[in-house]
Amino acid sequence: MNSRRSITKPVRLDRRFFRQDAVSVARALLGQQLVRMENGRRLAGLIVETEAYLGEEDKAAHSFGGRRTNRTEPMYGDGGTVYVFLNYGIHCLLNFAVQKMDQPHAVLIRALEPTEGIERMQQLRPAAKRTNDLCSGPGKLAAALAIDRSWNHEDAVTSQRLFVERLHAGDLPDDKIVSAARIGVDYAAEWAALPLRFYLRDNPHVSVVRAGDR
DNA sequence: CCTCTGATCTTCT
DNA sequence: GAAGATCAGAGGG
Repeated sequence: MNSRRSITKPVRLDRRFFRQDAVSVARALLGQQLVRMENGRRLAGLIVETEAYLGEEDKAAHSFGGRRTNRTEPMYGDGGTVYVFLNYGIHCLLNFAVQKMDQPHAVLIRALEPTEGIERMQQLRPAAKRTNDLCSGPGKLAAALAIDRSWNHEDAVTSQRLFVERLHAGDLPDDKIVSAARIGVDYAAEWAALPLRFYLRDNPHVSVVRAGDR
């Protein structure tokens, strides 16, 4: 009957995808489309920058040392669980828990290239003067998509309001992905230097590009 | 383009 | 009482 399902209706990323390790998910999310439904309208953007947070061992992760509190509980959810936290008392940051239940690994979404609902995003982010500034940072994209802490525990695998559409299978070619140190985690000593941040090379929506990034 | 700084509040010491 | 997975505006080059 409808043999063109993959064309008319993009496939969303499923449980199997989000149960992979954080580095695999962080890399494979690049170039996929994050969709937020707001009153029946699509707000969407291509994911162009991510960071991996590696569970209880990772000094830069909120779950470090097995800290399982009301705040970090969503990190312990099954792969695909949404984790939003308030940073610097001002900004909300969007993550997806990865791996299985009780394994608090996560991927932070750090930047989007806006694709749909751009006018509405500009309304939500009056400070952004150009489209390139709309979602070029984790706090910015959460504001542009109207995502706050009330989104905690949303399941991106089943949610009708927040999910990721698969625009391509597998990772993009290696030469299109830059691996770099994570941003703002210098306090975490040796973990700060590891290349756990990934972004699309030469994409103008990426939050920060530092000399030496490969 | 870059560097510096204030804002604002939850969490943990 | 301090620090933090950040942002925007001001000022200088």
